[in-house]
Amino acid sequence: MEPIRSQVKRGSAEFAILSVLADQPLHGYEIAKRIERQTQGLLVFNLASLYPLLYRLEKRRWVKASWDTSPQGRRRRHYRLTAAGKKQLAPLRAEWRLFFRALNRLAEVARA
Amino acid sequence: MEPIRSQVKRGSAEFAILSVLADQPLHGYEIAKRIERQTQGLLVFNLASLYPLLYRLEKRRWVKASWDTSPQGRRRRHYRLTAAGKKQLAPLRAEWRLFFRALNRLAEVARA
DNA sequence: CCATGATATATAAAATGCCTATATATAGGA
DNA sequence: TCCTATATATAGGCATTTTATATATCATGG
Repeated sequence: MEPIRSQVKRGSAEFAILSVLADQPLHGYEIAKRIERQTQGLLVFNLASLYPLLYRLEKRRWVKASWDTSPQGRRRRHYRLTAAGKKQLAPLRAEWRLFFRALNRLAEVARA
Repeated sequence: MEPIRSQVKRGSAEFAILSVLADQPLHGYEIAKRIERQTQGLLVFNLASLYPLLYRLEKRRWVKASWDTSPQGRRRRHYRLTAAGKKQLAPLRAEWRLFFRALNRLAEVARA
């Protein structure tokens, strides 16, 4: 299964990150891998794309990061959703849902 | 109903144009209005965004344009899908469908 | 023991996609 | 006469994501 092209998935990275963080706190590298695995390789975001995005979310106080150390002694940043971040998720989901609905009205994407 | 933010709809303009042109040939201004009406105001693309996009599609030979004159005597460009453009539509729909499916695996967008 | 791939974070430069602003021009309604 | 709708067009700019590059440790296989 080939990954969705960036032209199509553009705009979804932030939503994808917040969504996987809603299930559980993760460190940066794991966020990327989890998005990829959970979508069976359909959604693949470059790690170099995700780090700046994580800093942006942190600046907005939607996620909170803290350094920890892996069992192998590697330093890594642990990200978790803040209360403010959780509040963003529902309206974001709603907007994506409306977007899908709108495209379906143009093209019958869902059941084509 | 507020329009979908460009952050979210980003990447969908080309698909939206090809989709409405699949139903019938239209001129540029009508393409924009039709997308807006058909999605009940959810998808709104600026006209200034659409014209360069139409030229790009024309260059790729996915659409073919010809000048005509409105009943009011106004000059306008009439766009229609070429055979090549029609061929693009099915795989594009498939890709959008997969994209939706992928996001649903992360966030239950469809039935949240 | 050394190469390779996985884990882990980070920044710079570039490409892409859409928006805002601006310009031009005609028609119709208030 | 002014505003809105119709109709096309270009320039400048911002936001999002990619590619390229850098650094460093751990595990596996040859």
